[in-house]
Parts: sequence; structure tokens; C-alpha cells
Amino acid sequence: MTTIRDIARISGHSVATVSRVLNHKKYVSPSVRAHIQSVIDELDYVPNAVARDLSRGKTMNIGVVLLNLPHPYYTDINAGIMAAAFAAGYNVVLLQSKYDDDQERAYLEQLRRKAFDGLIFTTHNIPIEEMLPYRKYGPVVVCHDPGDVDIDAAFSQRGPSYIQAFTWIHRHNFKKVALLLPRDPALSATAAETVTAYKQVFGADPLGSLTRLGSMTYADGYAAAEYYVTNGLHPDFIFANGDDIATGVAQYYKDHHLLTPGLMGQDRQLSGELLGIPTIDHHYKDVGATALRLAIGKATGKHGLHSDFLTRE
Amino acid sequence: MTTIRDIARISGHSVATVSRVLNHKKYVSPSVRAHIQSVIDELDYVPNAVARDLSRGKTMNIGVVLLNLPHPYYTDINAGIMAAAFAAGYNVVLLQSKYDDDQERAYLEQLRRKAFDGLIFTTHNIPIEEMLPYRKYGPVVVCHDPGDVDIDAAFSQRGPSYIQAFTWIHRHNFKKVALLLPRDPALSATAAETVTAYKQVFGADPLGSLTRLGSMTYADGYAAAEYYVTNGLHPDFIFANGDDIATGVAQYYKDHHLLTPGLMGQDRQLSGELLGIPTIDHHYKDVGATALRLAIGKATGKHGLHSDFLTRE
DNA sequence: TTGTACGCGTTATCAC
DNA sequence: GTGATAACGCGTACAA
Repeated sequence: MTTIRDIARISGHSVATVSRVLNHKKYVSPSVRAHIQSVIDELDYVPNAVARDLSRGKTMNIGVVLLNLPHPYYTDINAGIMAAAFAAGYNVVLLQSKYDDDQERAYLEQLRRKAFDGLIFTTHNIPIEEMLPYRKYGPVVVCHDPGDVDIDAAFSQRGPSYIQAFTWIHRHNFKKVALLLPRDPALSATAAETVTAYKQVFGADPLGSLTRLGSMTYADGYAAAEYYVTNGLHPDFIFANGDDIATGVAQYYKDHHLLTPGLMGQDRQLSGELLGIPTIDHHYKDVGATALRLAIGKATGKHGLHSDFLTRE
Repeated sequence: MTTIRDIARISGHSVATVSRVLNHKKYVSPSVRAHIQSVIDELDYVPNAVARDLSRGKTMNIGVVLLNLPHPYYTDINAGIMAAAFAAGYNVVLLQSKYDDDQERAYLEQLRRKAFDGLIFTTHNIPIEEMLPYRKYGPVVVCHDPGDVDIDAAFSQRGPSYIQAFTWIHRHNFKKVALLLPRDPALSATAAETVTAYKQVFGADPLGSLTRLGSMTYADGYAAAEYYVTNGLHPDFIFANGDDIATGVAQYYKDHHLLTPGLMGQDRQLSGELLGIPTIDHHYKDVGATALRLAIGKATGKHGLHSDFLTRE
């Protein structure tokens, strides 16, 4: 393996001058630059990326913690992160999480060990408070509204579009509205915002018997519909946390030749487009792009991004 | 920033001994180990990951070149890579490509600069021959059948299931079979395999007027159907390169109250499940997992993985 | 404009 | 068991 020292020795110059040539810096005479470059070319030399990172104290890597799920939240947010990282000359290191606290802590430790320059949690299980001490090692970004906690954040401002969505439902005179939520509102900010918006519009808590947690996939939607039907519950509207999930709901009713209740999805997926149901576009790609800017220190603070309620009428 | 030398100095031992403690190596007396550990804990010291990588000459990073598209090929293959990398203790660095030759060459250069230990091309534009010289810097893996070229590869063995698929179409007495292909068969191995299988089963070239290139999305499927109808072409079967694409086809016919021709998709997506059309499961997740094993040197050679034709009847 | 010398933080080799 | 020291390969004050 040839090193910068080899180039220096063979070209008859110092490593400092070779380094200047490598990094296209000034204060090298054209003739010396040309000669050193010729040696570099001849020996087919390239600098070692790790040594450079060590010397510079930067890796140009951003760690991204995500669940390995084919869900639009992750695919879109990741697409936004990737595009922004690419544009800024950063690399993205994918860090898998599975709601595993210790694993998430390990990623924070990697930040502390300078394995990356910044860390984005697209999802997390550990309390945000555990992240705060790590900010001194580099930007730590979360992708939901952190409330009063002082941490960089990029997230979809769901509240307003949820209000719009429930207002639409309310105006259409639906009374027995079922909610399909990803997780317990006590744990999931998304679920909590859904419930809050519901209360604000309907002036009452959502019906407990019609609220289902753990809804993530098409199959979950199908199962939820089955649950409602077999238990004699008859919601006149089902608010699903995803177009695919809503599609599962619709499929159950269709399979059993039952009248499908009113239906709404989220995430503007192909499946919802085909059903022609209303949806909410959370613009996760923009969330990802913003998160990356925070992670590389190009921005700071909390960024609530606009989301769109779409009737698809 | 506290370093291993600080720990050595304060504990009154050598950096070598501290290093042994850090890496849980033998030949350290329990008492010394305990004392050094106490100093480590007290100073809240952690080793620097980059320095460790430099010293070891390994990064435990695998570069993965992919298109930033929400297509099951990429999401599934990536999921497989991620899962396998996680299990093996490797990190995945996502490298964006956009059919840009120079960009792909830059990634090969990064491998040469030791930025990662191995490189996986889930897609590539440059000829494989350009990759060969880089194998001396670490494993270079492609995700399609490389033919006679000597390079590590993991890919879906499409041929047999394509034969099955076309045989199924043939048996059902369809005559005017349209093909929706991702790219020109001269450029895309997938497209070429499709054509080859067609020929083998039908004993003739696919109908040129019914073959469409550049088919990638739902919208492309919709546009293809529109093309057929408005040009008075009337395929009795359409073989699409994706369930979503087939769904676009079906939607056009439905929107225009026309009888939908026979239809088949690929990639076992939700949309195709709903349509109830046959599909081919290419098991991209397995492809990804195998590619990673190649990239970390746990395996070598060419691995053609089995794919499944599913009638969904 | 160029070169010297040291720092970056760790691991590995060898002598003791 | 333990320690001194040489890699690892590059960047950069500082001196010249």
C-alpha cells in the first residue's frame, strides 16, 4: 500500500506539500504541483479515507436510526434524508432499531465515539431525555414534535390536517367514528395527536370500543374490520393510520359482501388512490431533508412541517 | 477529550494495558483491570471509533449503491442487506446512484480509499468490467447474473419462474401477449430474461408493437394501457413488471369501462394481491442477505436464488 | 513557497 | 502480566 510518505519520498518533497497538492490548496508552485501529481498518478495513489477522517476529526457520516419496515413513513423520510445528504456531500449510515432501548443507546454511544458526525432518530423508544447528554458529541435529531424538550427536531405538523380531516368527517355527519392507531396514545405522539384532534372537533373522547391499537399493515386493517363486524360494533366511519391499512378494512367488507363504512387513510399511497378515499399527505420526504440539515449543523431548532389533507374527490 | 493515553497516565499503567482492558483481552491481572476500569468509568472515557478503524485497517462498513426509489426491488433487497449486516455487526452506508457513471466510479474509489470494507451494487450503469480492478481493495458484489464475468453476485434466478409464468399464459390460450419491461433488453438483464423466456415458451419473438419499455410505476402501467387502447392494439394478455404497474393497467381499463385483458404482475405486492392476479415473488430480501454475506467475505461466487411463480388462484 | 515535526487515538509487536 | 514503542496514514501549526 502506498502512502503519502511514499509520494513525498519519491517526489523528493515533503508530505506537507504532497498534502497540499492532494487537497488542491494554494502555496504550491505549478512545477512542483505537476511533478508531485505525476508521481501520484504513476503510483496510482489515493489517500486513505479513515486516516483523513481521524486527522480531521470528522467523518462526513450521519447515522439514521429507523425500523426496517416497508412503510411510507420510513421509505419517504429516508428518501428525503438521502437526497439532502447526497447534496451536502454526506454519507448516510443506516442503523436498525427494533424498539430496542439498548440498541438505541448503543447508537448514541457510537456518536460519542465519533463514528458519525450527527444522529437522526426517525423513531425511538428511549425517552428523549436520554439523548440530551449526547448533544455535546454532535447534533441529535428526532422526527416528531419534542414538545418542551430542547432538542433539534423535524416533523410533520399533524395537528392542523387532523383537525381538517375530522372536521370533514364531522361535516359529513358521521357519528360512530372508529380510530385505527399505530400504538397507545400514551406512547405514540402520532396517536396522541389523533385523539386530541378528535376531541377538539367532536367535543368528546373517541369511543373506546371502536379504537384499535397496533395498526400498522394491510392485515391489521383487515383484522380490525373483522373485529368490528364479528363483535356487532358498527362504526359508520373508520379513520385508519394509512391508506394500505384502510384498504385492508375495505377488503374485509368487500369479501363479506357488507356495506363499507366511510373510510379515510393517511400517507397518500397508491392503494388509497385506487379506493378514492381521503388521505393526509404528511410530506415525510421534506421531514427527512430537514432532519438531515439539522444533523449536519446547517440548521437548528424545531421544525414543524406542513401536512395536507386531501379529499381525493 | 480524554484519550487512552489519559487513562494510562492517570491509572499509572501503559496504554497497552489499558487497550487490553478496553478490548477484554487476556493477560491483565484482575486487580489492575479493576483499577483501570475504575479510571475509565470515572473519566467517562470511550475509545474513538475512527482511530480504531484506522489502526485495525477495517471499518465494518459496507457500501450499498441503490436508486432512491420506493420500488420493492430496492426496499426488499435493502431490508435483506440491513438485517444480515446487523446480525454480522456491520454498518450499512447507503450510496445513492442515479444511473450516473461517474458517481458509481466515485463509490468504487471510496472502496479503494478504505471508506468501507465491501461494496454492493444493487444496480449499476457502468460495465462490470470496470469493477473488476477494484476487487483487490475489497469484495465487490452485484445483484444480477453476471454471466461469465468473474465477480461475486447474488441475484434472483428469474428464468425458471418466467418460464412457468409464460407457460401458464400459454396454457390459458392467450395469443396476443404484451410485455411491459423496465428498460431495453439490450441494457437490462431482467428485460432480456423476460424476452428469452417468452421466446422459449411461445417459439417466437414478442410482438414488437405490444412491447413497452421504461415501465416502472403505476402511472406507466396506466399510460401503457392507454397507448394500447388509443392505438387500436388489443392485447389479450399483459405481462407487467410489477403488481403496481399491472394495477395501473387495470385501472385504465376500469376507468374507461373496457374489458380488462388477462394480467400478470411481479414482486408480490399488496396491489396485486387485491387484484388477484398471478405474480412472481423474486425473494429480493434473500438476495440482499446473500449479497451482504458476499460483501463481508463470508461467502464467494455467484448465487442465483430461487423465485416463485404464484397464480394467486 | 516549502519543509519539519507533531498531533489525531488506537492497536499490535516485542522485550522484559 | 506489563510496558515501551512502533505502526496506522493524514493534516497542519510553525519555522524557514
